[in-house]
Amino acid sequence: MLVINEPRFPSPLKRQGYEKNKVQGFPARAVVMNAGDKPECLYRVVEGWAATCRFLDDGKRQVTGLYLPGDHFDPGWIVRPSVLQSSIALTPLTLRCFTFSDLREGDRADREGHWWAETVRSMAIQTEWLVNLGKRSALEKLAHLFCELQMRAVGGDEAVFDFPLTQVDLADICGMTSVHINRTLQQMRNLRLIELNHRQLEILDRKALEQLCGFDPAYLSTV
Amino acid sequence: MLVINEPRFPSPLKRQGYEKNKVQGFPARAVVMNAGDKPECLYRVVEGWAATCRFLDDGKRQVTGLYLPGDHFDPGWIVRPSVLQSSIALTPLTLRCFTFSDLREGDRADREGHWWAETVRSMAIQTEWLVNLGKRSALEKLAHLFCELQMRAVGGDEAVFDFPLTQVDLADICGMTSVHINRTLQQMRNLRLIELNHRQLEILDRKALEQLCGFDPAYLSTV
DNA sequence: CGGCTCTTTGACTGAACTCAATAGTCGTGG
DNA sequence: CCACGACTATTGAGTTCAGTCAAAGAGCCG
Repeated sequence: MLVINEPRFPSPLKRQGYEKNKVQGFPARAVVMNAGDKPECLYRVVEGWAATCRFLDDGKRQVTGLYLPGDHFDPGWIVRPSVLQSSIALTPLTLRCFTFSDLREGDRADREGHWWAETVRSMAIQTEWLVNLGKRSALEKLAHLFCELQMRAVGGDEAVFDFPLTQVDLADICGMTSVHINRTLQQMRNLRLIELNHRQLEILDRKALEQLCGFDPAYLSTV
Repeated sequence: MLVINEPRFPSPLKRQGYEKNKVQGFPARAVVMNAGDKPECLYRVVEGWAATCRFLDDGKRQVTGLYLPGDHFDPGWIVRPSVLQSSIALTPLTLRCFTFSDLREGDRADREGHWWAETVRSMAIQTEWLVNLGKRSALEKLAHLFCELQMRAVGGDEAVFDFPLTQVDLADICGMTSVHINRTLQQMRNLRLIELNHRQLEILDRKALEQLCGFDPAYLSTV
């Protein structure tokens, strides 16, 4: 588990200021926002992976969401004085600043529909994570996460894809320690379910992986 | 943990049909909706407690959300063919059927603002649950849940309040077994933190409880 | 009173954690 | 091009928190 008490970077948003429609770049592991910041626009991931996480008093970290290209950051700050969690770049990251009105071409109803659908999707993902943390074994947790991320990253089409999460990241997503992640990954390799090396994940047996954890991709689509 | 493979009640919604603005009553432990149902309106809890839960293939249950009077059920089905999870009554329950347009008096912007604020709040609660399941010990999990529910049920004003959750329910919320819930409750009683008897929860030492789990109520308000 | 559901207890087991050390990887600068 | 430091991955030994299984009480309601 990643344990830090002080963010290792100041909030770049504070330094850079906010500029509508600007594309901003961040290095891997940069802090995009700290809990308590008040952004002035919405963010869409253009390239790279990002995460939201909560830090506990004892320095423990729980990752509460992942953002892949096309995803939008949680807009909860619109109705709050500030954001509740930190956002970090997992890879070199580019974000695009948006207001509600330029979220999408098309008329207002379209924009809202799209926005609403994405909100519903991210709630469903959180719900699945809740099930993962509450009721699944280490092996099942990783299997389910890999199934989800393959769908989200490449739509399930490609068996091999870029996978930037470290074992520490996986631990903080799955509510485990990195030592146990390591051992569980070896177990999955021995079962010929996956290969994971050099930030590349290969799904060797998608069927078996899905059965192992009872993965049903329905929650990822909003039709 | 509650383990059932077949819901003990058919979906009452199917039987009763949907009627706008109607108030519907359910007995304790009734199934309000099953995963796969397609409701035709939004639901607001008028009286009683309800929960959403996911059942796994092996019969395990994870509770993914609690609904107290004033809360609205997850409207994800609006953009999906059907709901993903079951909703159940934890107590005798009355629900009110709503369309978006009669959600609230006032103009359209007001209604949407209110709706949006509640969505954001329920996402924040889910995020806290994620932290709870991922990073906290049994004692901390229960402490945090009790802090949250006191706020939601009586706004933190009253030390004693109705608390209809059984130890099995608590187990399925916290990702534990009911045996361990029982032992953890006894530990909390010995520490003079709470009393819990006959569906009444008494918070004996709110301060200590909050410190124990690092509870910060900010996530529950949308200002 | 009988049949539920819910709670409590005991003995045992095991999955996952902790601590600690070693090895591999990668980018940077001399 | 190599050396260095920082991060990441791997391994081992020992521990513990929470789960499992099983049975007995308590509470509630018809």
